[in-house]
Amino acid sequence: MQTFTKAERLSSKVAIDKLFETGKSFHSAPFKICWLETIESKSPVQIVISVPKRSFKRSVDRNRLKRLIREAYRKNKNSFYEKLENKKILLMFIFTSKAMIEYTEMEEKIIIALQRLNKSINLES
RNA sequence: ACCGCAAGCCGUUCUAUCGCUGUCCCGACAUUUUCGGGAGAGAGGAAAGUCCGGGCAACACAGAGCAUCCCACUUCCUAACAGGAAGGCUUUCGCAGUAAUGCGCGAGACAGCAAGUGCCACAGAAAAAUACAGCCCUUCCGCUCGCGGAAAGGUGAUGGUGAAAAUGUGAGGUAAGAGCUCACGGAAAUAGUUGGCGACAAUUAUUUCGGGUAAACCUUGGGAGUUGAAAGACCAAAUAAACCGAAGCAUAAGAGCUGCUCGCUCAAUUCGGAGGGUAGGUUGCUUGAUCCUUUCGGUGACGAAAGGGCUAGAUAAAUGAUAGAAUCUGUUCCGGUGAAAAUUGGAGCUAGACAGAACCCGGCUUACAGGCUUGCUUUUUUA
RNA sequence: GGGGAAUUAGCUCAUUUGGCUAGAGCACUUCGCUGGCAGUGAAGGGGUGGUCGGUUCGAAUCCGAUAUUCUCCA
Repeated sequence: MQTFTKAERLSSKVAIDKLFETGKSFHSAPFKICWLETIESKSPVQIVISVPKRSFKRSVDRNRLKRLIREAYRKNKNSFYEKLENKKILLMFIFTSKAMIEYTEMEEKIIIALQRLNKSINLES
């Protein structure tokens, strides 16, 4: 199923702080990606999407980018889930580019980013 | 018809699939919960800026004075307002007129400088009255006796200056002058009469002639307690110097969601009770000064009645993606008319401006692709 | 969501209760001292005071609107 429920979102402030302090991170095209292996979670992956106010002053632009990222992730997460092998991780996307992009481009970048994430998780374990 | 300006209104629509957030219904697990299915709903005219006003809530159901801040023609509308409507007064510009004045589109933080204080650079004698020059009289001295010098006084009529110079013109009057007096004007204050709810207008009488500046201090009248949904209430595994009751309570310092003063309340310790902070959740939260239609009242803002409707409620923050169709606009290509400008037919691509609810309303301000309606101006054509 | 400040020359800052041509340091240009550079001396250019409007005879200064930036409450 290509769903995106509330359990897949990370909203605990404590968990986000922990992700920033001890998580691993790398850059991929327009994103900076932070991730951290965890134990207690209802869903295999909990994600945070962030678009900095410094890059996009209008809330319209920030909301649109977040919606595009969410949509692209929703459609392409299943192949990513299969390679996780029952691990549970916290994940954060930070959009670091300063230019707006369209959905088709966004989808390509997300696919590339998820593939790179798979590799880096497997390397760690 | 076209162009421009002003005011008002609109600011995409429909279908399908995959998702997201509430609501309602049905079913499954024994309930909370979770899962599945179905129905129906889901950003704006400014949701923005946060410039005002209210509701709501807490603080002591907040009390007095001072300070501070705000408002300022009148009446009305309104829950309230610094908003709106109608009107008065002043005034820029335009038109008409010899002029007085009238009309029209606009503008106005329009109480008071005739309460006090301050300021008014440069220039100028002087910037609100201590006389610089000039003019005039008296006294004294000199004398080439028509003049010159000195002293005391009168005088705002004369001075080129300046943004601004002491009510304008004429006559009388005087040593010279002066609203000193008079005539006709101008302005202001007070009192009365008439019209108007009122601002105010007209008019009569008396008095006065007083520069500007209050978006200078200030005076007068009116108003504001402070904080702000991250307010506040509740749930909740754990054991605070916070809370409640009693004892204590003499003074001072101290504390209190207000800048100061007063007033008020509390206040170390002991005994007993009770269960808090924080993470999280529920509530506050969307039925409301509500929206739509019709009728009535009012010049109008707006109000009243009847009928109908329920129309976002997120919280690292929902309204997105894909596909198709329609229309607006823009643009490209092909063709017709035409000298050109332009206009017209077909095909392709294209919703494309400003912009995202965060407790809720009423305004104001600012941003905005394109379209519609009304009014006015210019130009052209036709009658 | 709600408060508070700032904006002046290319840069960093002054200018005090409205009034003379808005000043200072660094930077820049020209000339002199040097064989040349550095350094130093002299002279000079550069501002419509963020933008728009109002009050006033007169506004960087007073008032209103607006734009941008910074900052506080968390």
